[in-house]
Amino acid sequence: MRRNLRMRMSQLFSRTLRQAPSGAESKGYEYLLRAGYIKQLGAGIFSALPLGFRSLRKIEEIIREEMDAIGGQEMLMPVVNTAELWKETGRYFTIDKELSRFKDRTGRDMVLAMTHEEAVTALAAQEISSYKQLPCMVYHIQTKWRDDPRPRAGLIRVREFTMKDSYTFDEDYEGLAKQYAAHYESYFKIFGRCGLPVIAVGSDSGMMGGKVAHEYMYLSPIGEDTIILCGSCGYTANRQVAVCAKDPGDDEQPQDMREVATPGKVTIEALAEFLDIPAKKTAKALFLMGTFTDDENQEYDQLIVALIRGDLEAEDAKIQKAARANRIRGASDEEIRSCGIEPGYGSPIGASGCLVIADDSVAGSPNLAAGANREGYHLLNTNFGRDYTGTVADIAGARDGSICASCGAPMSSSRGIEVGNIFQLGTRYSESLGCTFQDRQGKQKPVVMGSYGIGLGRLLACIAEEHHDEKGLILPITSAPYQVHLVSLLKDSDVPDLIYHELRRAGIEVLYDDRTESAGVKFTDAELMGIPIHITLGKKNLEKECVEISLRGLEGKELISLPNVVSCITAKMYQLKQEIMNSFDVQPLA
RNA sequence: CGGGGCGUAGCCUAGUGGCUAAGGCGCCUGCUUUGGGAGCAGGAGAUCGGAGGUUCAAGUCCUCUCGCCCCGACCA
Repeated sequence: MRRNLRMRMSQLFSRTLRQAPSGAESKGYEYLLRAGYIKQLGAGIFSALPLGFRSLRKIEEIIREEMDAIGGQEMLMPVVNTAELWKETGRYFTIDKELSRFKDRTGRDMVLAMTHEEAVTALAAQEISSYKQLPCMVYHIQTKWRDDPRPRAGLIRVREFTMKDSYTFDEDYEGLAKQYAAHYESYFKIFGRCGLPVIAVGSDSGMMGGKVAHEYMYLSPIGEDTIILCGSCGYTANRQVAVCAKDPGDDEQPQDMREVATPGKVTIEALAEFLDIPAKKTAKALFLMGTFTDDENQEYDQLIVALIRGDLEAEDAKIQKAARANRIRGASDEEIRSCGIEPGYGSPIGASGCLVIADDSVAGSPNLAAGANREGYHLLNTNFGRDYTGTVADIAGARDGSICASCGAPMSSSRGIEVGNIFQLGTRYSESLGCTFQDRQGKQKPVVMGSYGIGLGRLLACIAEEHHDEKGLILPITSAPYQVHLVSLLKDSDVPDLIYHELRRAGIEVLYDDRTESAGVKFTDAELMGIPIHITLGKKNLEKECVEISLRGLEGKELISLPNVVSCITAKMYQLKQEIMNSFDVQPLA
């Protein structure tokens, strides 16, 4: 990549801010704004200023190198897609307002791509016809638009963003597993080289509609996802899919069901106490409205009754998945009553017109107390299969202290930010868009696909969040906009310019503070901007034919004689890169 | 989409219904200063988010609207 190696700060387009703009909640975001890396244009819409853009390009280059290393071919697909494609895969109908639609001048339906499965699959359908062309992998780095109902947290959750997305095409699932594993490892290298510690966690495939999926999480209190971790065996998963061990149900014969008066006992705690039974002898019912798509691609709503044993908590994402709903929301009392259910005393027994999802804990536990669908009454000894039926699934939410299903140790929870994800898509898109190939036997088969994303801006935001102190950013040399920040405190001297040009000739990227500002202003700005290597030129040291070199974020300064500046800086750069390369491990693929 | 908050100069803020909208930072000019957010002097920059209304008088009160932030719903 051709990159301008130098910049005089007197010419720099952006400027630093002394005060944090209101609304900068996190330090990382505040410093990116104050240092002049980014600027907000609207809700969830940002410009990258020259400094931020350079950092993004550094990140891009790392991604390109790692994608190329596992056989990726870079390309570019359009942001605007014809709606036709999205109708064919159904996502035009199942995705709500997050997908922006518009018409072109002739009235054709168009969409702004949120991701590029449709575009790439349609392309592959034309390009791939034989098993001889497989496996293959393409990627691009492109703008996405998702009209998120609530952008927030600076660059963490935005509407317009740049994403690297790659797609793999294979003959079979074995091939997919290989490319998936290659991405799995490659992502650790990418985040590691960017200086961002991440963990890979099992995840929900959400709107992507795949099977196996992992998310790469940067653990941070400002994260919006909840991660469940087992410190003992290493199990990690997004809470949306995390599994936990559940107490087995009592081993007893089903008893006769009977109604008891339970006035005012509308919570599990109150009910269990009133009936003098443990919470695990109750079935808790949750009522949600699910939105579904019918065969004609029309949306309709249906009440979902989700049942979970009283000692456990339900996870909405699991309910949505088990119900195969496009989305779910809490149901109103009227909606609940319309299915013959009494809020507060509700159960699927006697209800009609609703979809019942029972957690396996409920299905496997006999004689649970449940609502009687009559105000003030509950039923004792309800039994799944005998008294009501429905879909059985794991809909329990793991939480802090839940027991690990693999090793039995208590698990903990942590907040995380998803900086990347990998999905085994399978044939969902290839089937709906007719992306097939002829195998060795001459048979037409759908291509088996994978999809893999990394949000660049979010990655930069996480790097800033991870690498700062009370004075500003301390960026890793691999993603800093420049490698060296040259601060001259001299006037009427041509030495600073000479050093500046010498560094440039050596291929070093230098931000040169040539302004006529006071020393304090320059030091403060340099600290804020977070470029890793600082060179300071002062009068006293210059009299000794020396300059001062320091590393941002570390105590200590070195005096280096003028002829040794370039070699010393080169060595420092090498050392900093090595430190980053040695600081990360690849977590084994479970 | 529900709840809350905020819109006054590039940034941060002040401003009982009452005279020409105030201050700090930043910016411009000149002089001085140059190893930790300098000093002095002068200066530019605001239709107080927008529209309507109440009033003798609106930055301030009312209505509508637009925008942004936060909590929730939502979300690869």
